[in-house]
Amino acid sequence: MKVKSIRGFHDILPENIKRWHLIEDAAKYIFELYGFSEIRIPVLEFTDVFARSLGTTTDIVEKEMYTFTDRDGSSLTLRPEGTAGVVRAYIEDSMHAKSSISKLYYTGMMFRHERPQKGRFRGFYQIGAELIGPEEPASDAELVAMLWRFFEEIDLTQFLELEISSLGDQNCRPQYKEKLVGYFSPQKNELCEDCQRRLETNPLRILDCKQKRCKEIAADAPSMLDNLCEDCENHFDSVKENLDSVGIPYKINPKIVRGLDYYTRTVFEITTDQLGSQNAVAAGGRYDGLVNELGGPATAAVGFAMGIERIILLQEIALPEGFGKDVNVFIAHLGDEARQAAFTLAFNLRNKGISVETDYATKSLKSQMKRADKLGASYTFIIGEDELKKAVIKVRDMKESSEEDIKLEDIINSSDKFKS
RNA sequence: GUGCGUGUAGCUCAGGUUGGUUAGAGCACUGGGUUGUGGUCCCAGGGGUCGCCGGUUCAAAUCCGGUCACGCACCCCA
Repeated sequence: MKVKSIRGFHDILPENIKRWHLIEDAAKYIFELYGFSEIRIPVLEFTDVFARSLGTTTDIVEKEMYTFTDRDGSSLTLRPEGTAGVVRAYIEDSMHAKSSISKLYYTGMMFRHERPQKGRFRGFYQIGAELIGPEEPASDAELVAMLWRFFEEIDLTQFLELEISSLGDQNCRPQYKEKLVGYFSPQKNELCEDCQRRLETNPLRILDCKQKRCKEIAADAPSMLDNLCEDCENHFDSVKENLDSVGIPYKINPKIVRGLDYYTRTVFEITTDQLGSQNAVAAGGRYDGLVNELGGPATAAVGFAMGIERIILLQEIALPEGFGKDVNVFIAHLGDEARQAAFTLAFNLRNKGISVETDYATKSLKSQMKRADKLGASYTFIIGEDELKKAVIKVRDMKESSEEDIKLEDIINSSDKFKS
């Protein structure tokens, strides 16, 4: 019986790992420039943490969580997203008492029991950032600017669009919801089945429906942006001004609806038209009520998460040829004595920071050269009987196809020149 | 969870509709041509339970049923 991975889970193979490193390194670099520190939190939490955070009627909580009962009877869940756990840690570790502003980022695997599709997996990686404490619009703008800068850094903005909106707060959203229900109710029978249900559970979602008729009806629906209270409107205006001042290109899309209940005020999405129906590459927003909801002090916060697999797919479009291995030196050897010499030389060169590969067995020079070529070695060192006798190494520049004999001691002493 | 499509070598795919001896190609891999020289070329070699289970048949990669996996769309989202 052959073993296999679980549906919707996948391996990230060495031939692809450079793309991952590129993205992870860029995120770390940019986020730390903006003052964020990494936090590592458990993959597993009490189910309650997610149920209370995301909202009990959301799809994720209703049907997508990997939930099971622990030996002591408590219900545990594999995290479907990162924010809830970070906020739990923020509260549990009393971070509010250590500083009025916490800037945290995380990366790791998330789990959702969905039907796999292109760019959609059951086990997938996210990188996210949370800015907890400030409620001022400059914090929203800084976070969005950072996110866009990240995508500039990895050179993918050509495929992307940044959209922002505001969902209002406890003061204006309930009124707006009623207004929406009032607008849709007379036309209820023309809405699709899902939207008729949404009218009861979450009328905002109707705005995001892809059905033709629903779209037509929704086109004339009242907009949240026209119904913001004064505070929310000022907040949103200020976010936009801040983004304008640093030239971040955004579009206003009043129909943005987030799938999680905890969002308030500013919401944003970075989307692409390159990935079929999985068009969201990153998304986030403000969630001023969540910390308090989970039992912490009333604390404002903004955050986002991005799907690494989706970014990888874009990266593959942008740079299909990928990245080669960068071996500096390959050492080819002929004969037992030479193999021994190659082993010690490889050890010594690696100690000097040179990446070295060599064959373990004694093979023909030709096959060793082939391997050197395949590994993309910049130089190949050849050690045979002649070289051993003269205490030299034959150094072949693979690009130039030129060779010269260099004394063994000179190679060690000036090893830096082989680093390219 | 629903619908449609696809599963043949490590990868990309022929063959299948008209069932019939040893299931093919390209790329990749290994070795050789060049007894100490890569990237081009030539030659040779290794590698396959034809996704899995069952049915029809003298005979199934091929037809039928089921199942699993993947893909696309719905849904949802990162």
